[in-house]
Amino acid sequence: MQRNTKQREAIKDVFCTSDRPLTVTEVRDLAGRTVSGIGIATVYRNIKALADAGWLQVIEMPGDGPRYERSGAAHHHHFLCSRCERVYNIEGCLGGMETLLPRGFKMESHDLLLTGLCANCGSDR
Amino acid sequence: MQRNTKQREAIKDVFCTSDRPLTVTEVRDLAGRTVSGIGIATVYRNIKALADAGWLQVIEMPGDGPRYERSGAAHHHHFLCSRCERVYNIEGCLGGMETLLPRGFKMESHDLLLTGLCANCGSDR
DNA sequence: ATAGATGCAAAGGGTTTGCACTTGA
DNA sequence: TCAAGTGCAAACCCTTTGCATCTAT
Repeated sequence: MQRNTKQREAIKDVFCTSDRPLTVTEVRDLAGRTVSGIGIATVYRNIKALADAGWLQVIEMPGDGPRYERSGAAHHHHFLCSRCERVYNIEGCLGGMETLLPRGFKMESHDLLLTGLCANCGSDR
Repeated sequence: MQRNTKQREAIKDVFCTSDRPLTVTEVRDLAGRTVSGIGIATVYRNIKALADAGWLQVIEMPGDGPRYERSGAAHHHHFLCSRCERVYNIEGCLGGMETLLPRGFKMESHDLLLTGLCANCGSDR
């Protein structure tokens, strides 16, 4: 990651502009508006490089490909809309998860995913 | 699913015997002890059929393939051991998730995944 | 000038599907 | 008997990799 190419700039810009985690395909489509013909391999390579560099954070999704978002946000969880498949960030967190642990188990981290309808999809039903 | 083949029996037996959710590969290996040479396609097809029939429940894992377990258990969550990669069931649940929802969002379900070291992996460190 | 970055196409890895053979009822 | 079920191999989909070309420095 030593050079500033227009492809990399476009990809970073996509993340800076987005308010929610994005899939590889979403990144490709959005970056493609700026740099038409951007290769999918380039998107994968840059996302990987940005994640390795700590610029991006990976959000592994159950039963779906990972999403990526800019690092640095406070601890938060995610909401998956069952209709539009978009993932939204959710502020805040619940405590007391450790009380659920069986004896002898040690918790390192936790992930909470809420599923349902987002404001957009819920309103036009 | 009209016939009882030895392959299907072996696969169902694996789930009845296990106390934790299993991956496709785990099922294949375990069922293979009874029916050696069982085809991976057969395992996939039976798991899919059993899940469609409601006999199995699918547990989508973030960043990893799905696990499967017998249906009928009470609402529970899962614990992924970061060392042995096994998934364990966790009793109980926390309430109050709805309070985290942004305005206009409707929650249909929630998933909680705890990660850490299981009793086995934590003790021999 | 020259090594990093890109785009294409081929290679991987895991899952699904087509098809001929096997087998349960 | 004979269609459901199986095993194999090919097809698929998504992601990664090899390589020639392009380009930021």
